[in-house]
Amino acid sequence: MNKRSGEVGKDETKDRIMLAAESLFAERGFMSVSLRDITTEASANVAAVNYYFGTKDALIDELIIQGNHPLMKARMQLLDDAEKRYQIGVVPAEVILDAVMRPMLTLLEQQGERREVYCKFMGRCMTERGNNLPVPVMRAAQRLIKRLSRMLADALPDMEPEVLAWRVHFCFGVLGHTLMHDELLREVTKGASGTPDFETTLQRMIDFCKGGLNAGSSANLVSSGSQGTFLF
Amino acid sequence: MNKRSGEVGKDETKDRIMLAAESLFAERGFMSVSLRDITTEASANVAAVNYYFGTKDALIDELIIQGNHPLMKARMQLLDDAEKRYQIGVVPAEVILDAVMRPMLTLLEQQGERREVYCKFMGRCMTERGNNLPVPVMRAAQRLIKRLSRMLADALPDMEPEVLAWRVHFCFGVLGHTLMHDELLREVTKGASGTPDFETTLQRMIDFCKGGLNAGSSANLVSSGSQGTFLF
DNA sequence: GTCTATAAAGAGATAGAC
DNA sequence: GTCTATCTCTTTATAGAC
Repeated sequence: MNKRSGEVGKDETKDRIMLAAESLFAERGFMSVSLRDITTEASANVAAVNYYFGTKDALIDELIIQGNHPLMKARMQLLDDAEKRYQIGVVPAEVILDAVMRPMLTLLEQQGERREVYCKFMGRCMTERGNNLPVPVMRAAQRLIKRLSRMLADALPDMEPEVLAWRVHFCFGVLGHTLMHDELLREVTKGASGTPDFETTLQRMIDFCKGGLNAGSSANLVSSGSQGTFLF
Repeated sequence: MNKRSGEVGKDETKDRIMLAAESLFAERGFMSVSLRDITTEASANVAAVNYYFGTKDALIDELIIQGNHPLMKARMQLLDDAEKRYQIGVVPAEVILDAVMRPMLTLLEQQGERREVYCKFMGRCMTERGNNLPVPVMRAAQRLIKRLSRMLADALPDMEPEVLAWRVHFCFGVLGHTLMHDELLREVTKGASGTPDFETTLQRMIDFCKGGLNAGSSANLVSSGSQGTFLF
């Protein structure tokens, strides 16, 4: 209770439960893991989850907050830094995108052997819990998006704000999908996707999103019924 | 059993179950919906699911196959068409991307009032079942990816096949995330994302992915430790 | 094909001894 | 803080009457 957050790993029951729960949720999803699965994996008693967290949902929320808070904080910090560096001019879109994406890598590097767990868990947060995030995470997301929108509107003044909002959304889609489905890619390409490390993958995501963010728009150039003939 | 697939909507128990199940799965996810939820919604008896499908998983698989088969078929058809049209030269990357994305819209338009259900259900398939797809869907995905890879390698001969594989993966990430999380976007942007129709959103996805697919690569230009100073 | 009734297993949660 | 034991509810699945 009065420990600094992030100070995990002491062999205390609560920490063991959180580590076990994070791994199992990452691997199998929130709904397919029972409290018994968790306490068994954590070598704890069934009643322990209830003692420490109250309910299963409260445990999930605590894990999501614990996983997301440092990420949001690091993103905001990088945006602060960027604004300081570009006090004279405008922060370029690429720098803004970098501030969103790169903290994922930085945090990953702090995870040691738990990198894959962290990736998948954060992916689950985005894909399976996107509509049911804990209030503080939701609020943090809103603050981030609001700030991103303002900064990107300055960087890309010719782009409609609505289009911008969707493109940012697409970037998060790339991130979430990538965090979750590396095995799917490996299976579906039968190995042609290689086994790149996280840094390489992150850089590829950034490249892709950068291209997407800056892409030309063909809005209103296409109407329905044109499929198969319209060639961009 | 001896009905043509796609011939739904006759007020038969089996069809009512499939429609109800698709809606509920789309809305709440596969693991959070019980057979009782489904049969209640479908005004059918609890035992009916077992009678018609055997198990809950068999029902899920049948729905996933039913949802994915026409999509895969339409994509392959558009790739066929494109190859015919470009017999002399090479099919441009944009046309290939279009063949992957646009069938989603075409099929959507056939869904009438069930558009949103179809969107979310297909999104769930990609995000929640990506690692556990029915064998025929997995095979179809492999065939599609293999073909895409060959065609895109011709269209973008300077791009490494591995990078290409990941960029295609990113495109599917954009699609899946968008299908699932329109409300999340609305909530997180507090309305700034507007309420575009599906066509507009699809066109925005295509624009974005087109930019991403063609983006310049900064592979090997960045090494770790450079975050915050490297500016693209 | 549709129903009731029920089996068998598993879920989350809690009371109360230690 | 940790344990056993148990409550209560829900789940999937099936047997057997109609």
